Amino acid sequence: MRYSEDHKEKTHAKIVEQASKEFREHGFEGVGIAQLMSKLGLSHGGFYAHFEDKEDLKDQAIQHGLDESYEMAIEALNSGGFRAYIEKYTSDLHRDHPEYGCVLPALCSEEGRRTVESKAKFAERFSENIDLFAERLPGNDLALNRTRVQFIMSALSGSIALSRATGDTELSAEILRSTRQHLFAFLDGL
Amino acid sequence: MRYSEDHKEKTHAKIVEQASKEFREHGFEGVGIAQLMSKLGLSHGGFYAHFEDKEDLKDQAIQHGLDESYEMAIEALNSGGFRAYIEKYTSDLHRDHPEYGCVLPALCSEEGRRTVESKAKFAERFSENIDLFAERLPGNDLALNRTRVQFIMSALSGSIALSRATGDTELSAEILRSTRQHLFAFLDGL
DNA sequence: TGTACATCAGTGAACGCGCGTTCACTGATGTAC
DNA sequence: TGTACATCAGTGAACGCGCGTTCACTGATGTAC
Repeated sequence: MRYSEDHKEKTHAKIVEQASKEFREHGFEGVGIAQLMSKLGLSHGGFYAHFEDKEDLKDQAIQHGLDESYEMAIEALNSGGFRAYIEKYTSDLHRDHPEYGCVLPALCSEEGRRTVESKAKFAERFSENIDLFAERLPGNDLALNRTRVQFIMSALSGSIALSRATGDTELSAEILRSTRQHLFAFLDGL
Repeated sequence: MRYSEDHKEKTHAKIVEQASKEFREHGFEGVGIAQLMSKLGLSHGGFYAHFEDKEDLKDQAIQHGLDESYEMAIEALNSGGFRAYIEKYTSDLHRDHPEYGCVLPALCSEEGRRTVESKAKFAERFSENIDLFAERLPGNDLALNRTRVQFIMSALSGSIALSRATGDTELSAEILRSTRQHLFAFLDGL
């Protein structure tokens, strides 16, 4: 063989990783396949040896993004609990760098317009993240904690999406501050 | 003149209205100008007598959407206060009909990728809505109420965006229920 | 009153462009005999 | 050991398509003289 045994696998992973970042930054429609491949030093023709079509890549990029989001979340939770996670999530750094941030605020509007199958895959993986977060909230009522995590994630992802949409204005910073502050109060009340 | 005096004005308004609905349903990239104009019984060439370019239409469609969202919000607030507003916002009907719903969850991801100028226009109009909502929350501390409204809007828009992204799953309904429930508790605590 | 002209919202053919996708090909390597 | 062939990740020209945008034109009407 011309390449090492796991060469194709590694290329595949690199495409998914790069796509995941670029989709978050520019949206699904804002990333072209030729452009994406050339950024990895590859030609666009090879793309179809790795993926069925662009939709397939979107699915895999979203899954990868949810994996990443989960790992980053666990890191913050381990270091300082939900307070640290919320702090990090509502930071200016997160707002200004969608490519390294959570997939939810970056792509949720667009994900809602995809096929039933794609949305089901998204829901399945997202639901796992919710369960794992729920275990880390105080109390033993997992079902209740699931609702709490869903509420927190709605507020967090909404705040980042709105703060990005309002650009470099005072309002943008205000939205993040407000959401952080009231989520802290919510946590304190648990 | 061939047409009535306000004919052009009315046509302009009709285009903005239709675009506003279709952008919410299909996203900015999902709506073509020729397609949009033909839906109004017009040909695509005439578009540029009304708008500088597609970006101009997006700006106007967003502004129109924020006007509409405000009116619908006030209606709910007048009928049953914030509880009624939250109830309506987190309904299945809202999730399933982006075209008649709030612009925030439908377009916020995409708005974040537009020009600085467009985002500033969005922020200005959105900020007005926030002020007007803040006046209707209990208490006299308007600055505090602004933060509360921003928190509520983050959670509401986030919950709809996530519920749409998770499609027709149990999770989708759960997210709406959870957000509604915890926002009710938040209101009760004010 | 009648005619020539100006106005202007809307028409539709045409443009260049970038996109997703296809496919015959390349060329380095492993393998069969 | 040497040669012919199979493998297969990646190449790049070519495709059809839909898009945003331009522009010379239409045709019904108001207006000037």
